[in-house]
Amino acid sequence: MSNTNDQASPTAPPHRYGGALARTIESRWQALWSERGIFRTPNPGEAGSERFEGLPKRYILDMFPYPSGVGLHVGHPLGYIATDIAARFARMTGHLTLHAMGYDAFGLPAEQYAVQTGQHPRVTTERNIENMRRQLRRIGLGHDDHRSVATTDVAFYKWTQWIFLQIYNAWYDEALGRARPIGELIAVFESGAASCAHEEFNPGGKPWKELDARARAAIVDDRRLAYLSEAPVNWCPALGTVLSNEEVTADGRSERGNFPVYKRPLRQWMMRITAYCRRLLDDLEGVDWPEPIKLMQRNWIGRSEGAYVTFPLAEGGESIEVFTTRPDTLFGATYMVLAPEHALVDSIVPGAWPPGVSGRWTGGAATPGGAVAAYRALAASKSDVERQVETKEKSGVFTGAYAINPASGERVPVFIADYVLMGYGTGAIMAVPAHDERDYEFAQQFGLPMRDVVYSHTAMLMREFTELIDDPSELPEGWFNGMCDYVGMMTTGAYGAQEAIERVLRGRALVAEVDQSEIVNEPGSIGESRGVIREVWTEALGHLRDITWDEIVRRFREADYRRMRGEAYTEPGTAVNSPPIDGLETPQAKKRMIEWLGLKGIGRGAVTFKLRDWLFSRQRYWGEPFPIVFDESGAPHALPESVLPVELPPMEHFAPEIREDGGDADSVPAPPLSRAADWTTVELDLGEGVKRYTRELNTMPQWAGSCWYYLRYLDPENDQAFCDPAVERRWMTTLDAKGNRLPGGVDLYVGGAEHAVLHLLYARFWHKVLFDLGHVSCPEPFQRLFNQGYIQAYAYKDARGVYVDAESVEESADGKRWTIGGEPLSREYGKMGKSLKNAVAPDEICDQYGADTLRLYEMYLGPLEQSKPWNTRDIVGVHRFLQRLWRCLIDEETGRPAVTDEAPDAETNRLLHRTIAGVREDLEGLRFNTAIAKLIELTNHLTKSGSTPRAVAEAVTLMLSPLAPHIAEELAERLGMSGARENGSIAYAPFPEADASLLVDDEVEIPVQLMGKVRARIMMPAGADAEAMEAAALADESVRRLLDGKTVRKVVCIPGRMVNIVAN
RNA sequence: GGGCCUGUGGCGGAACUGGCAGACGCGGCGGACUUAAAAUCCGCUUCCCCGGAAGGGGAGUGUGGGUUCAAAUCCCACCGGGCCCA
Repeated sequence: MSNTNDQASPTAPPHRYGGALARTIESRWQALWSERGIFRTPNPGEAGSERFEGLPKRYILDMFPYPSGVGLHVGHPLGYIATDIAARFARMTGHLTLHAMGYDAFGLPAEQYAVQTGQHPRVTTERNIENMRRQLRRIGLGHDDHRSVATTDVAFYKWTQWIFLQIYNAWYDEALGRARPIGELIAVFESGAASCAHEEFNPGGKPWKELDARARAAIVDDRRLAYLSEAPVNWCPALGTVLSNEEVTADGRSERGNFPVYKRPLRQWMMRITAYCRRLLDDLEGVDWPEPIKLMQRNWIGRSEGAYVTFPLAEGGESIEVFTTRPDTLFGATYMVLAPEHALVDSIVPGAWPPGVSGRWTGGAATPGGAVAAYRALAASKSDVERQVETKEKSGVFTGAYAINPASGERVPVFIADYVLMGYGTGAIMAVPAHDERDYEFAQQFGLPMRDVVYSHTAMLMREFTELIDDPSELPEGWFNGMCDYVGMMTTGAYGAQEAIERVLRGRALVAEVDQSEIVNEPGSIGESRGVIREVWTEALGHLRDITWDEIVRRFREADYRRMRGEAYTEPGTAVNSPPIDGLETPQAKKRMIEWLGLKGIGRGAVTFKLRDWLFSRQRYWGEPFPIVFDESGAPHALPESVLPVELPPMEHFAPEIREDGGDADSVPAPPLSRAADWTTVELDLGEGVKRYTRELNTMPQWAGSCWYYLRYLDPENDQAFCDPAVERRWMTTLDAKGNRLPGGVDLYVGGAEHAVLHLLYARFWHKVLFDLGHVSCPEPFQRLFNQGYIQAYAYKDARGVYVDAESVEESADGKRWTIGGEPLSREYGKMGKSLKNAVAPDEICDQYGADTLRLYEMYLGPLEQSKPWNTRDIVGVHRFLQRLWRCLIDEETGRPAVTDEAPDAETNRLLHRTIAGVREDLEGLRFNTAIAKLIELTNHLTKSGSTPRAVAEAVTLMLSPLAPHIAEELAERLGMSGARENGSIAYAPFPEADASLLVDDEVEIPVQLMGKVRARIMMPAGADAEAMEAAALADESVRRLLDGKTVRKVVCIPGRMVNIVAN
């Protein structure tokens, strides 16, 4: 371990920059910053806001962190350092800058940590936040600490509850494409402008005025953006909680503990995010996010275009509606499948099997009812994931019922099978075995019919061939070679073959006898090419070689070619065997088919989304209580704003009830709040006199707070509103370079890609609701999103496979073997963490080298967006850089400035201005690694030149200050720089500007390439044109020597860059 | 299985729009200072070959092909690593 930082060395100069001096400087400046309120950002109208008036704003945001009990490791602050640099740079380039940090402290991990440590989550959470604040402060992050909020603060979650009420008291007007207050829906019903008919509560469609209060409330409640629903949940009695889908393994057990999980319907709050599918998708266009993240969001929302088609039952009565993305394959639908849970199943099952039904279809049951019941029991025992993963063996059973394919008019059997899920589409599918892989497998297994309705180009040609040839014995080389030749020629289409072939074939001539001269445009080449092409097709169609002519003709005639091929054809192609669309390519076929469905009244085109409504209830203690109570009939009522916040009752036993025996399928989830006896009921006057109400006992999920925290940073102390509208406009109005307003509010949002889908989708949804209701001024929360990579680290295992402390590992000289106490170890590479014993805490690095070194090292590691390995050994590099820079500016013996008042020489000045231009660009583009490299180069130049002109010293100090702010402040103060003198900090000093005239050299070295290889270099005046360069290059002595005996064919000159001579 | 990203010295990485591959840092080697070491400073460091040296030659950005005067960069196929979906 190096000793760079060790000030205790007796011979080291007293004012050398090392770990100890860094620590002194850093704690001093951290204290001064908060004392002087340097990073307090005033809102419009507040004291100190005058000097920011008229400045462009910049809102720089980190993803909301969970304050973990184990503290930070060096991987966590990577993004925070980056945003801090961006924010500091923004301040120095004349922006009103907001940068704050808060804590996402509700939720499962916080609760579990409290359970483990046997303390109340309020206690552990506050302690963890305190520790994290201390760690972050030590890194020198310039957050506005007055804006630091935590979701668990009552003053914060009051407004989370308030936003819930806004969502609850809103409905989505499909016609206007936006949310509106629920009162406006009631007004619409009252006026009779829209029908208030409702499947369950007003089936007759009675007018509003004739409905009683309960029916009215029920109808309205069913339109709210937050609504109650009886939804199946993953109930794990052994853990005493409901789990999210992500927490359940593929075999239907809990990820933690491997306990059984049961599907159980539970009355819960849902958020109608599906109303926003279209806008969540469309508005991605306007934001500046990484393309992969946009793609992940698009896939998650899962838009599909297709059609609903109605299949009447053969026996009359009910009909089955399906959604398909391939309406063009309707004529190929030869059976149907319902999800086992589908509501129609019971009503369509007949009392007895139809005559002659195959034993394969009945599952061995005596009656269809028995078969269905047995199959449903089997399906219920499997999780959704299990049902989808089991691709090889398809299971299912015939319901005994038949439906009518509305296009072909054929009777098709109706099955139930678990490869169809209730949650997708309508829970029923039309099965097209020839063109869907799963349908194909199922059909093979149950001996169901197939019909080809889409052919590839090749299949089309093959079919054409079977129709053109009457007698295959006329083909001298056999039908197979003839067909390969035909397909080859037709596919190639070159040489004008097509027309000739068709003409000859129509005249019943033989393919092999086509006169070459008739089809040749390039004599001589065709015979050879044709042979090659035929070879290729002979190989491609090899699987047909042993099939008889009669067989292939029959397959095509009976639309049964796919079965012979042994797999479904799922690609787009040409529609066949489908009268209204025959010959159309798939996209046109779909479009035409949808028109045809409409015309016949059997279906309609539709766009559907995969995204489901958001389950918003958790059976947990440590979350926001809902501002909802229930009356004696069980109907929900919103609490008025005036009684907010609904505070979480203090509970000593807040942990969920654990079933030691693993629990059974019949147990029922009970939220911990049900045990807060005094709290569960409340007497209130909600307009009907004082009555007794029961509180909602579930709490909100952890996502709730992170859906809007960035709005609370704007106005954290406001107790009249979640955020003042004028303040919101000041910070969330983002303009592009031309002054046009952009959709997103936050200028830069930095965080890991693990939040690509859920957090960002939920936050966008809430923001849009608030936008629709007029509470925020922009439709998107985050204009620019940046995903930082992870810091990874090596981990070491001993022979037993146990991880050992990575810090004590010794590496061999060649770096290929590792030992601890002589014992050999194996090495692996992965995330930093406690379990791998490879975590490094930022505090350790701060102790040894200081926070500025830590900041620089984390940024110098590589591009921000990439994952990269942490290597403690490399840290000395950036530490030495700071040390060298310090020595260039400060006398190590006296601690006083060691700069000269002379103007920098031309070379130094040129380098300085090139560095300014480069660093500026790099900081703007978040390329901190290369910005640091440029500063190192400048410093190395100063070291070499032996003296530092004051102008250079001041510029380099300013450039360094976003990256390593403590040392920069200290240097500025010692140098007596103007910002430091007047404002007590250079945090707002203007960033140096490059003199453009110094960025170009008078003379440039131009490489001269010969056939693409650099062979010589010439000096050229900066503005030399191509002709001058060519002349100079050809005149160069070594070039002439190399060109001796060769003819110059071409000379390519790129002014200012290079010359390439082509010669032979 | 599908989609997205990625592959450059011993290591982290640089090369922004195709135009001098290897900036900068680590490590390594050599030197200065020192009784010595550490620290610091200076020099060298992609690989291979020829040469005592100065210098010269060749190969080279995962592999194979292609486009181009010119490819780490663009296109195709394959191999390896990562992430997401199934």
